[in-house]
Amino acid sequence: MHERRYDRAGTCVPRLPAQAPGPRPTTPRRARSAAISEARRIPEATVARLPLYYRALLEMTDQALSTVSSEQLAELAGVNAAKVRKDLSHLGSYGTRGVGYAVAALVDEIARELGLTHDSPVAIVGLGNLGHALANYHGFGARGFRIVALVDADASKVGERVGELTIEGIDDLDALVADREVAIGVIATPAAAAQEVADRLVAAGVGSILNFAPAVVTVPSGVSLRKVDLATELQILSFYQQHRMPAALGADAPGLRDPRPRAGVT
Amino acid sequence: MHERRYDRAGTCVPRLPAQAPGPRPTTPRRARSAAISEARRIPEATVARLPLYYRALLEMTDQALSTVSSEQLAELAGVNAAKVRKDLSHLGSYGTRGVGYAVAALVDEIARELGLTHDSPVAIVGLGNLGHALANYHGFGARGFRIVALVDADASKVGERVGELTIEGIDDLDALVADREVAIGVIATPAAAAQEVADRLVAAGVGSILNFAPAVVTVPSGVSLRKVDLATELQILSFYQQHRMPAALGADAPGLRDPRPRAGVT
DNA sequence: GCCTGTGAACCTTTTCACAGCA
DNA sequence: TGCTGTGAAAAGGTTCACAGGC
Repeated sequence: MHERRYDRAGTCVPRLPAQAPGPRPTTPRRARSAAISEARRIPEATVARLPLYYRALLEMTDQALSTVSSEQLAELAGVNAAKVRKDLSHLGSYGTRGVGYAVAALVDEIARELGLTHDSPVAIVGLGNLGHALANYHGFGARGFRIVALVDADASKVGERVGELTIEGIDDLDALVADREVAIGVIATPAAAAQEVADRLVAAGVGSILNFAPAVVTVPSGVSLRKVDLATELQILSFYQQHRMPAALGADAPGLRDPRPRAGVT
Repeated sequence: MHERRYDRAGTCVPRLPAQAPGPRPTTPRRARSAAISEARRIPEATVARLPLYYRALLEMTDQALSTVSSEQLAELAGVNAAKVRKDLSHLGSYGTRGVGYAVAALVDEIARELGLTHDSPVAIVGLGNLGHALANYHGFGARGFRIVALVDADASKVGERVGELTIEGIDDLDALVADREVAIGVIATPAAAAQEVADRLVAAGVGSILNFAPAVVTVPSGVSLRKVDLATELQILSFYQQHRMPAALGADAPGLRDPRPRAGVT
């Protein structure tokens, strides 16, 4: 009764190498993998770092720097040089041996890969403290995204103005998603409402959801889902704080751009 | 000049298996790893899931359920059963074969591992939109954490009341961290200020930092750091939206507690 | 019969190390 | 000489499948 049905999809982003149905009784479960190919598949871990590189490169552009080495970019992005090279190699060759990467070309390429060359319409559902903050947060709406709708179930909030938008009722969700071609739904409701909101967003045609509610939300296979859980983050920190990590080991941070030798406190 | 110095620590949480200094020229770089042992090391990935289990188990407690199978817990937490069993096995044996796990005992054990048996004092630095939202966000301060200070560099904000606290000036940071034994610092400042705030928090003795600013921040080895970057999350979603993932593959979500067959929309 | 605990297989990600090109 | 691009090795994480206890 529970033979297949791997979850996962409900946890992050649609997972490519998921199991083909038909689990084999013993070890030899493979059989697919050949034809998936799709030549330029970019690993999930790399995708998650592209935004970091993108931000770092934009800073360089502002400073009118035209080329950058993997080492420099690594420092700005807070990763290591080997990773930068491997990651960028997945995009194709935008570097020149002995020189580095052309900043402008790389910015363009990453923007294209991330789909930032056009704005994606975003709807925020739930306008409590967090929803308000997200709606106003400059830089959340920036660069490749445009908040086009604010939705709340609370009738007393409907009509309220937030920034340039007016809060609308949840009953208008369907129409509004369709009209404004909302691509990404942000859930900032209480936990109890999160799943239902997700269902409605998906039903209305939204293809990606960012969930801030402290609840597990699941979506059908075609839909992307990511979550940001503040309490969880604190708890993870708490774990490491308590288990005062082995002390030794745990390499030092790279040092970023400023010559700060090692950051205060000795 | 850059032989060792792996960054990483600046990116997430203190990383155990980081390189021992003294990188060997060729392959045989090992030499440590033996004595690290520490018998009950819990893998990073498992630590990141403990909060999920914890939340799910608390819900079960509310419903007066006394035992839970890995399968049930998996569904509530949005992961799969094998992972649940593996994860919990790292905590020791809290399950009974043929029966399941004792909810109460498990809650206690996870709370202890995560250090939630006592409240950790939290300071929020930067009270713009996001900082305000975090300060008010119920559930952010809940369960194992207590916000004990709000700090902002803007003199015009100092003295303003937010919930039960009053915003204090950044010059008081040192004293206030020491007095109230702040363990976790939350950075909700503009990107440009993030590194300096982190430095000051560390210098004042804070051991863990949660960074919301869209900037790379680095900290010395002993300090834990996690980041939450809203723009990054959107960009990752944008990538998957654009590359309309292979469609096939990508297993369905588990279905959560309600019998919703597959979530609306078919 | 049922469900945990776990070795082993598998897959992904990271890191190393160096060939190859400007 | 300097830095990218990349095979290969290592580490980490996930999933399978089943032994073993209730």
